[in-house]
Amino acid sequence: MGKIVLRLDRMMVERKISLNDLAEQVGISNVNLSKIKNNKVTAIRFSTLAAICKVLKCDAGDILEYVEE
Amino acid sequence: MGKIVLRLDRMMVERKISLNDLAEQVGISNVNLSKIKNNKVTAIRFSTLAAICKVLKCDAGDILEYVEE
DNA sequence: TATGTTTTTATCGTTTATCGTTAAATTTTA
DNA sequence: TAAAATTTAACGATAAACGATAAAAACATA
Repeated sequence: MGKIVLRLDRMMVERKISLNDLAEQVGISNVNLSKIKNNKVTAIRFSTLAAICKVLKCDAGDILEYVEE
Repeated sequence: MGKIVLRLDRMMVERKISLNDLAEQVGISNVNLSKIKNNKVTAIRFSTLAAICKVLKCDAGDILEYVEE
């Protein structure tokens, strides 16, 4: 079964930003951002996703990906 | 403040599929899919998003978009 | 090796919000 | 008009984000 995967790494490397800094700028805890980054969440609030997109200056598609089986 | 918007319309038109049919194939209620389609939700489960992507044969970025202020 | 920094993992509790169901309202189609 | 499709509303049950804290692991630097 296909699934949605989160890929923050690429944009974080591109923006040269650490997890702690990104978490602070996004406005969520570094613990929670770590979970998001490592696909340990099964859903996401749009407010959180939008905040990430804003800080990373990217689109949702740059972070969320559908990968089929 | 930027936000995430859902755009199912385009792909639904492209795939020529009705809301009721899509809901059934995706495996969620038509009521809930209607909410998703009309941006009446503030979060989404990846299982739901993946199922939509699968049926519509598209990527997450085709459905989710970050639009800034 | 030792020390400090960053990231990840693990619990736990609170809060948010999906999703289903039912029913009603609205819009679309014929 | 009538039927079908879509949207809206209200409610409850359940799933899961998210925060806080602490601990562990990974990483870096000297």
